[in-house]
Amino acid sequence: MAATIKDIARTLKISTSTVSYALNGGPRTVPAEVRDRVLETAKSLGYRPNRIARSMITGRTNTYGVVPTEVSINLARSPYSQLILNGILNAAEVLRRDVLIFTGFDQREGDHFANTLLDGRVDGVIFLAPPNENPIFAHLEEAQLPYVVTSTERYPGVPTYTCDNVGGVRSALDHLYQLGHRRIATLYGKLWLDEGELRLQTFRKFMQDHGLEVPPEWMLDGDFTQNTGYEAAEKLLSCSQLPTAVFCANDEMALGFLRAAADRGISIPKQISLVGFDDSPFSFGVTPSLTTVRQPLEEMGAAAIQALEALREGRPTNNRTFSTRLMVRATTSSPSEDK
Amino acid sequence: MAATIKDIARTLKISTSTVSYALNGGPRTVPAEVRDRVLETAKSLGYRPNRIARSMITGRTNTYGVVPTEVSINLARSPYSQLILNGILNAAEVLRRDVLIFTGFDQREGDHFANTLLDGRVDGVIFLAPPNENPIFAHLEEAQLPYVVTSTERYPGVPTYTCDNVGGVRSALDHLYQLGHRRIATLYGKLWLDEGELRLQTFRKFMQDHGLEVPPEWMLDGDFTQNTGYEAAEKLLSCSQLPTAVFCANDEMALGFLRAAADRGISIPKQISLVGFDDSPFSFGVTPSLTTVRQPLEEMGAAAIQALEALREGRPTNNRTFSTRLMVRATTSSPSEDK
DNA sequence: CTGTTAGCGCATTCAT
DNA sequence: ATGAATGCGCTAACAG
Repeated sequence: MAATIKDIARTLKISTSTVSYALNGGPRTVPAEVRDRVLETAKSLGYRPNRIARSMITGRTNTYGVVPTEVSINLARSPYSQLILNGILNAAEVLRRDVLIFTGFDQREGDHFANTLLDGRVDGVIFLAPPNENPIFAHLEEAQLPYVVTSTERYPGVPTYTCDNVGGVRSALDHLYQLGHRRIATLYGKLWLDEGELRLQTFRKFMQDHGLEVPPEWMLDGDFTQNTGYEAAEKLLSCSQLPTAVFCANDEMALGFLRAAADRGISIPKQISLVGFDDSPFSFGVTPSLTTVRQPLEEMGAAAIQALEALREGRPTNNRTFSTRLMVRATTSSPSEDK
Repeated sequence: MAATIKDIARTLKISTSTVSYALNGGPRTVPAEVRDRVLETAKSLGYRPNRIARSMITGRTNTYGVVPTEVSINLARSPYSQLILNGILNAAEVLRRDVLIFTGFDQREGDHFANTLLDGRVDGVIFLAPPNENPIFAHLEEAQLPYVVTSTERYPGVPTYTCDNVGGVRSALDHLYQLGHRRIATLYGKLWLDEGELRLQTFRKFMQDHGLEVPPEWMLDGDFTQNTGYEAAEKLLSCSQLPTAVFCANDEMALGFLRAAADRGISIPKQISLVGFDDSPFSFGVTPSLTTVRQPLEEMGAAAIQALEALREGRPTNNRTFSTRLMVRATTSSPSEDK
């Protein structure tokens, strides 16, 4: 049997409230002498505070929830979620909060999942790249549980932490354009993922604005994994007319592309220039080193936690769109002369 | 104000116990007609069960804790933790459990951290690669909270889920040996991490058993990051006498090594063969594709969760040491002829 | 300054 | 078959 404050109170023949105040250092003040004796017997009795019981009263758990909606079953596999989660954890650590990862978003029906989020275990929720339509939000709204998203800014009123996708894609394409590329293909991401859609739109817009034609077989769909990058590359590389550059909506797909190119003896960047997105940890180490659009994922995760903390304390929050930065490395160069 | 079972009871003018039984479908049986009315008003009142309150009584939370002890602040950055966490999440999802990640293991003093683990929020704890001496365990033992570790089998009596590190390292070195390599260097990991130590020991043993000398400057210390891999490679590559092969204790360091080699114009595997450990997702995509020792990290994570579930139900558990598999890819070949 | 007491929301025992 | 009552461990309002 674990010791409770009642046990301490009984052994010391004082009241539980005094014990509670002594243990918590307030709000009521307790004489040092009494406090010491409380702490002492707490120790000797092996007392451990029960946060569940405390939560019942305070309504606080000091825990924030994370819902990995993107590829829910593969939260920790994608560098995106990985880095953002890392930022979340680091920021939580500073605030002395813990992080509860909710599973089963895909499996459980909306209403049911809302119940899980609202069952009292967390003080706020971060949705990682939620899908386009998200009925859960209404429930959280109604229950007044703070929540934020890392996504594009499509939910008015919901604090959003995202990167400047439009600027990021443009910087990549500008870079290619200035190198002289005119025949540019793209490997975009799932359309139902906001960020993927936005990147694709921006690509389209850029090409249009610059009067560049993109044959349909140069627009390849993927799901943000190495595998689809590889497959898309194979498809693309068997086209009669090859592009001189390819923009990938993330680094994983770019990595798959690199592998496929190597397997086919296509030289990167000599024959085809390649740009990724994210600046995943491996993108520097890869050979040739990957040119990519860096988004500050760890900062974004940290900002999300800090926003929840602010909401909890009634402070205002603002959406933030983090700047991206083009990391020019070795997979891009001017197109070779042969037409 | 969120609705409670009391509210439902009051509206229906029945008792809270009936409501509770109706909502939970037992153990007491409730007439279908009553049950339907309860469910109906529950819905219309927007009732949501409070798991915190339930936990107070049942002592169960349906949540398992994870303590990322290895590089606590970088849980999600290392492919090791990343994949194992992914396995944990997937298995938890199947069991309809959620996962609480505890932060601050490094910061909080042992006793304090034990309190965090034992504050009632989790039904069991997984320690990821805990450091050599871990006083926390005694606390959990005393409080009878189930826990398991992913590490080497150094804690007698603690269910352990690890890979066959010895066999894995041997398979890598055997491979190199059979290719004809005799001058082999190693980039090992932090000595205070069990698995790193074990891999280093195995390397030493292997070299000794085969009568191979390893100059001290061929034994390089790293911390499992790309960076130290890069640095170690630079150090190694400026030695007067170069090895013909290098065994890295993980893929991250091997990736750093690859980058450094490329920067110095050292050809892999022509001049130096390279083997990693883990079979991280990027190791296939990298060029040249990395030869590495695969450990089934996702399975290991899943096994850890399943063990907790077993302990919770009083079923017995066993340690498991998962087999590794050498993934021979493109960074290894016979040493070139020039001596 | 300190003790007594009332809940938090729920599952469960006891009583009817 | 169901209602009333108890208590999980704790905080905080209330009362001296």
